[in-house]
Amino acid sequence: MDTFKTRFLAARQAVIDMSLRDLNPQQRQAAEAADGPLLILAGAGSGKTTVLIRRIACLLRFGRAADTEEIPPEATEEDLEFLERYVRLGSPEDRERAEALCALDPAMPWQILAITFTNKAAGELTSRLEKLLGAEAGDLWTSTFHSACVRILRRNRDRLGLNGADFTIYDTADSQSLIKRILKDFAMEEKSYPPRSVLSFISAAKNKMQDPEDCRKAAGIDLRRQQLADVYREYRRRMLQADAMDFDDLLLNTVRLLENDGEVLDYYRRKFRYILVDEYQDTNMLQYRLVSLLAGERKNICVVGDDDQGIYKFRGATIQNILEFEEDFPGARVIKLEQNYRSTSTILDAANAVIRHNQGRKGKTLWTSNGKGDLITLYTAGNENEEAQYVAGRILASFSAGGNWRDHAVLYRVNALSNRLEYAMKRNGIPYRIYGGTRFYDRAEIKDMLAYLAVVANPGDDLRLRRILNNPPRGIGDTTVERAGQLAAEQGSSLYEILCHAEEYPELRRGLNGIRSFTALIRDLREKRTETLDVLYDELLRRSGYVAMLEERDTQENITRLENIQELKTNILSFIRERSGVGTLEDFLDEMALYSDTDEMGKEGDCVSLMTMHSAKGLEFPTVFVVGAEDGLFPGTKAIGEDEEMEEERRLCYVAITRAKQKLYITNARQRMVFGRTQNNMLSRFIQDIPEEYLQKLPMRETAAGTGFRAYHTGSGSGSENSGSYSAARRPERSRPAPRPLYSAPKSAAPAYVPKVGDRVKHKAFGGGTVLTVKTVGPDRMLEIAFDDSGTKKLMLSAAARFLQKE
DNA sequence: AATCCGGTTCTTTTT
DNA sequence: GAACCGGATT
Repeated sequence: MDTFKTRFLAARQAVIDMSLRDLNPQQRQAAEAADGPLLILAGAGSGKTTVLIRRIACLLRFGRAADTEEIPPEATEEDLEFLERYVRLGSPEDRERAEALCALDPAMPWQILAITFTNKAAGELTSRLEKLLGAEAGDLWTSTFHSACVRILRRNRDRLGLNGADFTIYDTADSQSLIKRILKDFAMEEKSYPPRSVLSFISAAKNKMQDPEDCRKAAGIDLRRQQLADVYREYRRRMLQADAMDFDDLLLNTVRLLENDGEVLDYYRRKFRYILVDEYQDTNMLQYRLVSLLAGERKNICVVGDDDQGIYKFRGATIQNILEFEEDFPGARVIKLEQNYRSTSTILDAANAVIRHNQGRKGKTLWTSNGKGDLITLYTAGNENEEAQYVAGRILASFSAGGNWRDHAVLYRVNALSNRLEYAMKRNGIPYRIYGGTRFYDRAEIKDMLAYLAVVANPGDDLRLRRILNNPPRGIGDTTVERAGQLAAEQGSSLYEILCHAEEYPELRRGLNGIRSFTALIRDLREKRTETLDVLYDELLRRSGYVAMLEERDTQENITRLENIQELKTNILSFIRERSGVGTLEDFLDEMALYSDTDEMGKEGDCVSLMTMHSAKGLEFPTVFVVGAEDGLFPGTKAIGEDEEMEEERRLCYVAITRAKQKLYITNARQRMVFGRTQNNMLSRFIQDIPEEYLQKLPMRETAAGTGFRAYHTGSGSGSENSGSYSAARRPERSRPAPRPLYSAPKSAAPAYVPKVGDRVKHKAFGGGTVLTVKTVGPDRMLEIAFDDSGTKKLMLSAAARFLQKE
């Protein structure tokens, strides 16, 4: 081989290595691989996002260079010398030119499509890419599946056969109310056809790319399935009529568009030279089809995922996609990232021990060079109150030892468990935030405002129009609306069109005045579409009479509603700012439909996080509490006995455990009230799979029988468990626990000396110091003390009292 | 049109 | 145990 080439290859490899030197060998391999299908099996905490980012950077900087023996044909001796000098000296100012000399077919930013599942993940990817690449990052397509589809569909809206100019997105609540309408019109009982399950039937059908007709055929003589197919057909008919798409339609219609329109397919295949998909284990069939369509013959598709973390089967995700990737894309390279940078080895070993029992998995074993760390604490409480109080106590203790609130997360299987925990947090003055409650735009008044805006954008949207037609009341009664609905159905036109010609129909006479003022309102607002969005919104608030209606009575409820409406204005303003004034009404509505405010996670200051295990995916915390670890709850009753369900639950357990960086607590309760019934559950079988050597079980021994309450004093020996002062007071007066949920700090623990701000104090361990702040936290006080020699520390008074005296 | 009552339901939910 | 929905009642 000619020496020039050999030298060039060596120098180039060295340059690339220099740019990736902070990655481990597997990560580096994944970042360097360029063309062809690539599966990255990334265990929890293995630096998956980092790899994605570095891979993109690598494609942009080096193109195929890291992955081939080819050298750029135009390379000269002079270039080579430059490279070799750079390798020798590593002068940072030469870096850019050196990297450019190495590049072979570098990708352009707009040729890269990176798909994530959540807006949060997409946002994180974008911001980290911006940091690394600067302005170049702006031309990358980093988006969720759904927003990528919206983008494709909008660009090709004239090929979709719409009635109007554009389409509207229905969220799940919209879809559900449409289903309810249809059930009503079909005189079907909601009891025998729960809207939710009808919807998931339709969703499943779409996932298999089945038409209503296909479903009808597949139903055979099954009457129920025939009926479901009929509802599906009507659902689709009304969606088409209103130019509306639900979340599944966004994917489905994009797939259809690409399949049926060679020109469009060709365009995107050419455009996206490289495709990256994150969280591939959570993709469904439609998403798989979409991705393979786009990948085309080139098959430059890189998917990242962890088969052990697939927890969304119930929404149509199939881990088959990741398990069968190598068959779907023959010749695929597979790289496993098994080094974990997040957790202690104890936590990882426990997680491995749990997930090992699953059959359908690729098989990975996480390891770490982090130390063993603390044992996992398994605390068995008598009941759910005790459990919650234990968690609160541990959080207080950790906080007083200098931790932040935000370093703690409490994870549960079902939202129903959050109540007790919330009370415990409140009682102890712990700042907390519960994720996954009602979303901002799920509130009625927000939905109303958005419905107005949606109708302004698209008057053919019957569903939204019905929502606002008589809201605020305009004297348009149900019967009038029903009659108008019938007329619309007969004439195959939209409700709005009927209303616009209401005077032609005698049966609408009763509501004529109201209808006129409504259609006039919409007409006027539609004229304002050319103004900026905030002007339109102000006009809406003024003209609709909605605000006036709320201002009539200033109840607390109305006041919050007005605030929320104002808050939406803030959203609009920041939307306009983001889009530098060019955001359209349609864009805004898209964003509202596609963005949930769980995307705001973690932006809320210093708080303990309470959330379901599902929402915790992708997050990490120094200290994690997994509560309710009981058979019947986790795994839930419905899953026990079902193999596939059990595997999914076990994956969920794996996800939960691997959220913890340093300290993991697992709790269960011997007795627990669930849905108004008292249950006696056994410790979760998943937890029983964790070898004893990793666990510290509390309480270590039973306290005197018959007191009803047990404190979790651990006595001597385990110095880290000194939270007794937060535990339930021992009350010997009754032999049975009476209904008394409240815990109070034992009186005997009330310290004689309560420091005040500015006091000089002396601490046995930390020496002299000055009290900076004193804050009441539940039954206790949190002190912040600036020690003369040991820095500023936060201490809980009850814990510190015996070491502390006034100087 | 508003309010009350009573029966029902209760995994998980990135979009 | 609580929240939510639909129907009935005024």
